[in-house]
Amino acid sequence: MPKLPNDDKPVEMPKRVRTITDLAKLAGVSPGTVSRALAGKSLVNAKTREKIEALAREHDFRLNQMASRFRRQKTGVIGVVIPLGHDRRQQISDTFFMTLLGYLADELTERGYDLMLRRVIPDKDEDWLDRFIGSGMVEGTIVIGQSDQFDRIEDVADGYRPMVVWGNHQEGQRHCVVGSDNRLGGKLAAERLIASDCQSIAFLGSTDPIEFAARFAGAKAVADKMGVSISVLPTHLNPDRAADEIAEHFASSHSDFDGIFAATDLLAVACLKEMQSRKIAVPGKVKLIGFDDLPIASQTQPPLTTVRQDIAAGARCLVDLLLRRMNGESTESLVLPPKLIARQTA
Amino acid sequence: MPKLPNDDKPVEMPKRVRTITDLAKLAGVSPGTVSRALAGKSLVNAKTREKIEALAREHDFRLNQMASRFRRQKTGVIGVVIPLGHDRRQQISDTFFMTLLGYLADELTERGYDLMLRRVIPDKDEDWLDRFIGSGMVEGTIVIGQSDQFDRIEDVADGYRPMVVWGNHQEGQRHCVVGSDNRLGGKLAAERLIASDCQSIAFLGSTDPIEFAARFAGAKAVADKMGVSISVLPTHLNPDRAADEIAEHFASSHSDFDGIFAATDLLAVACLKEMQSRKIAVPGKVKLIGFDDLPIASQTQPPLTTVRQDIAAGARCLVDLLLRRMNGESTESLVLPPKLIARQTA
DNA sequence: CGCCGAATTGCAAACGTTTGCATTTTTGTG
DNA sequence: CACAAAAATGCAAACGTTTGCAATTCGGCG
Repeated sequence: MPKLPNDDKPVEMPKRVRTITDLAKLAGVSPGTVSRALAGKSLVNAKTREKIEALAREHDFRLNQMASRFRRQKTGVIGVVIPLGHDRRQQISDTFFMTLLGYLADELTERGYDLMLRRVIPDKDEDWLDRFIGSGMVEGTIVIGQSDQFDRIEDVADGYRPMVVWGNHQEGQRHCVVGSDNRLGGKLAAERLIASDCQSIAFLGSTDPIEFAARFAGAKAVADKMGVSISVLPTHLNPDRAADEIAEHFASSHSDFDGIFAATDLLAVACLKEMQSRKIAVPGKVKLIGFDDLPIASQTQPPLTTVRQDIAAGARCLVDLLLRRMNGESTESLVLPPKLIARQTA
Repeated sequence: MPKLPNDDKPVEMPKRVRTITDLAKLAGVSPGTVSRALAGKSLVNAKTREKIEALAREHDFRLNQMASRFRRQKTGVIGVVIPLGHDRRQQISDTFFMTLLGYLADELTERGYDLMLRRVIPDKDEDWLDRFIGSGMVEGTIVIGQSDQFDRIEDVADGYRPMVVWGNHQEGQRHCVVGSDNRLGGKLAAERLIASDCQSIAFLGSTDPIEFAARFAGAKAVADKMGVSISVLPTHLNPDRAADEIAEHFASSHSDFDGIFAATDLLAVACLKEMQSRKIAVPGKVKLIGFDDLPIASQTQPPLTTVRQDIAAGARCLVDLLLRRMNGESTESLVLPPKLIARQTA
């Protein structure tokens, strides 16, 4: 009977059950027991558990996660940082990163982690990575894209294990990275162009970002070996600027290439458009290959031949490796093989 | 002198200064003072503060955010949820949502909040919204897209103030929403098509999602008034499936329209492609208008006429309203006017 | 020199949960 | 029925920070 509310009080004023202690009083047990019951530990009597769970449902009680996480010293949060270097500020490759982010969200949710997202502008904030890591809010960190921060990341990697980076793999680097084999991707593209009888290849895009540099290097290696000339048509990464720059490249006289390897699909699409408006037949006169295999790639006319990165697989690997590192394992970097998707532009 | 380390210990073993108390010992003050100094409160002596700050830097000490947030009962985290209903599972409109997400991240970071992202599949988890809100981890919640969860959101809205939703505004709804005036967008599109002499309009896409229904309704209102016929060409939202369905629509005999209003740019692009491969002149024979003004829209050939949603502005409004609600204000929903971007397909 | 107010600092109690250990209850067995 | 082992529960100490209040120090002024 002590379970009944005081009858001498005129109205029973339920007082939202907020803490585990409130609930414990209702159930007539100790807070510890409630905690154990709710956590699904085995050492609590089945009946007690049911009673507690029922009460919890009834008053829709919810654990104070902050208290819980604080006490257990586990946040259950994985941080995802996107550094915005270069002129990636208004980013062409965002589509790719954002898609990756989506998959990461799914993958992490699946495993019971929350995802904390932060975009940072490194040159405005030297300390971006340490600050994020040291915030004490995340148990592990995924960095999407090395941007121009390779060294910064290397610095941190020694002292901070639970971090995995999406990006390019460098011989002998110290941070754990997963990414496509950009060099191989470049190779595939060049081989395809050459197999389609191209004699002179142009690489379209910046070679500043490390991934793109690798794509170019891969293509160049093949071209050199096969005695095919290769040049760079530099552009910015911002799609609008790039469109103008592409137009300029075509306007200038040296347009003596018959094959184009674009650093990303977005550049390829812009390039395709320019060529079409100049009545340059694709693939008749000039062949074109992109990179990424974004959804748009299959939607151009003619559909774009491109080098596919398997984004979903990438996300899965990132999370896998990160969780293993969080368990103290030390892991090797992982480079995923890209794949040529032959459509109609090359 | 008690500040010096014990000299009788053979080597001084620095013992990473982890807590505010460690730091307090070093500085020879109490933990409370350190806390105040680091928090930048005015009531601590300038010299003391400097000393503490110097020590903090030296040992690169960082506040345990979890403890801090727990104690202050403030997480500093805004939750962003993306419900994945319908066949939005492998999402066509993701590009739009993800872009919005990017801007949200910027906007929130700017104001000192972190962003916690979660994608949920409502039919697998009835309780998704309550669970997220009740987790005690977020101070406010932004829902991106109502999906088919309008009612669920309404239910929650009464009891939970700090929530803002991106989506469509319904007469008399109870949750605070910001979104484009989809009806107006549809109106603009239809007006444009009719001004271009279209006699028969087709709406391409599903009318299930509430936003799309509004787009259609807006278009239909104009069409009806002007005595122009309008029909629906239903498709799924998954781009690959949609492509096939579009092809089927064209293959079937009833292709008697001369203007198409696509529910999203992505559908428009797929449609454009189909028409081109069927040698249907755009805009010569059929006019085409999209919705969103994603970057691709300007990159098609011919470039796509479309209805622009100002995503950056949307993000800013979402955050603004949310912060005001978190301060106890009650706010009206906000509908933003979309804008017709006239390019070459209509 | 003493006293008052302002400026600093210290003290200790929270915040709500988890968990090792001790204690109680239950169960099983001889 | 007694007793030991196992199961279930209670107790209380953490986790690291913030903050109201009290105590101390410091200047300034009469």
